[in-house]
Amino acid sequence: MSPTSSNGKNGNRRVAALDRSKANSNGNSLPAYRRIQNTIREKIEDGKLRAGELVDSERELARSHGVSLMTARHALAELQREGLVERHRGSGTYVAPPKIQFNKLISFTEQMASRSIPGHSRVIHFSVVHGEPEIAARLALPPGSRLLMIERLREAAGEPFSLETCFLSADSFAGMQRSHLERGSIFGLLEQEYDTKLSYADEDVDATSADPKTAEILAVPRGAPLLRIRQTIFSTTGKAVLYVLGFYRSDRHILHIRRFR
Amino acid sequence: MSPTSSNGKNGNRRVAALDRSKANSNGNSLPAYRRIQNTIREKIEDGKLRAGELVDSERELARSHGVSLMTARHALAELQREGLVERHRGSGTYVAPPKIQFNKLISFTEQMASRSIPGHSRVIHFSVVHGEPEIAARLALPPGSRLLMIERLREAAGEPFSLETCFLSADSFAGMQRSHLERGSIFGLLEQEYDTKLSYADEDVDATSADPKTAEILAVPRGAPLLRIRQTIFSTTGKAVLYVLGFYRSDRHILHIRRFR
DNA sequence: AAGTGGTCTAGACCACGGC
DNA sequence: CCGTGGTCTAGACCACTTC
Repeated sequence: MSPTSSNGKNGNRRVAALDRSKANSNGNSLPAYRRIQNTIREKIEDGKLRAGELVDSERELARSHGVSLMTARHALAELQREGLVERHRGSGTYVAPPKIQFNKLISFTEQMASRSIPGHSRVIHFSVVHGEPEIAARLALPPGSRLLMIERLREAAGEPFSLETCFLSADSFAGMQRSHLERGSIFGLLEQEYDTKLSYADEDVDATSADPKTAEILAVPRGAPLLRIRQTIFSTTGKAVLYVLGFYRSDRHILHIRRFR
Repeated sequence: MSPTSSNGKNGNRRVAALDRSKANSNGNSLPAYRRIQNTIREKIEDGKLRAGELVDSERELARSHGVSLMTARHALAELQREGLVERHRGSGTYVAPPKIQFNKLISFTEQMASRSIPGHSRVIHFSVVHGEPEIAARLALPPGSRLLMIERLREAAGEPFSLETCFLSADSFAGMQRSHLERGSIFGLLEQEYDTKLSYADEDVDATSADPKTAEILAVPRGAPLLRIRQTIFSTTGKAVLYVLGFYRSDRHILHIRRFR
């Protein structure tokens, strides 16, 4: 892989050679600035570049990748906006310290893994329901739609932690089996098996008291305060795909949010 | 204002004239791409450009502002990242629909104003305290620091709504009077009188039960579920300036969050 | 003084959208 | 077809930090 070869859909190097135009039409290769970003991202992921260390300068990247300064600059500027690097005029470009991800939509499984806590979830109910017009409405479905209803008890470190009931269109996600959920997250299932990428969630949070049934399941006294979170999760195409009603033991769960001005 | 005059600290037009270098050293004028952004922003704010309408193209802006394509492009690309415009290849640049601001750090006053609800807050306690090492620690102050403690009851539409106690360094914000707070928000006070711009807040949210005193103040039964929010608010310089402990009636308040994947 | 990022030029070709 | 945004060049000067 020589740095000056394999240009993709770019129209570069045609000034010098006065139009080679459609030569190099590999069709699907990445823009140069993306390739530069990828080499830097890989170095960071592989640990070859650690937080605080100096990244190649614009001029260095331009030379090593055989591109112009503006192109190298574009690559670095975008990485900066992503928060992967910090740039200081007169000084250089540095790998940014690993960021705590605030307000990220992550699954229970991912959450537990990121904290190295042994997490587990048990499916305690799995069925198809209909006649839930309010929930159907939240998923932008007709009132009588058939809905998959999945109730799961989350446990962390062996203790009951939360009770989550989620609803999704039974027609859109036909073939989903209880066994699929026993191991692995719904997030993974949707993304891998149903090609549905999740994008964002709107959450309504309030406080409530544990009713007898919920209290028993979560092993708290009746009337104990619980955090209630109602989540509507949207796919990258903007469709509401999942509605989740969750109750969280307030002695085991704190919701952390970062807000910006 | 001719479009080709008044260039600031840019080093442009020196190729053509072979170095006029430090001419045009007005010293403090904005970069060209910022000026272009400002003209567009103003048009949108003034209603001359409405959501969905076509913004001048890169080429048009380059001509009218007497800059190169790359510069005009830079201006538009940044406005796109800010979410102010949408760009569609082959079609053009359009004013983006007004966005709902999610997860924004806003004051009670701003919140109520944005919903056109008559809001009111009453200061029910105002004093200087010390010997609150935990709170001092959250503000990154020494354990024995003197702290301003302000307790306020928020009312909306005539009903008790929330009880907020906030703490800030008594030394850094000397001279703050109870009367300053009776009308207007702490946010405004800090930004206008103390030149402290707020930037972000970390919040911890959980559920709790109303203790007798709080229950009475908020006019709810003892033991009623309340949303408890502990907020540490940071200035643009990264300093923790405000710690707020709030209790919210769960029948009058829902916390809305949008999380992204 | 040397090196870095920030701004800018005056062009170019490409892929795409709409008529 | 023509106009749009997306990518890119091969330089330039500036302001800034620093072994």
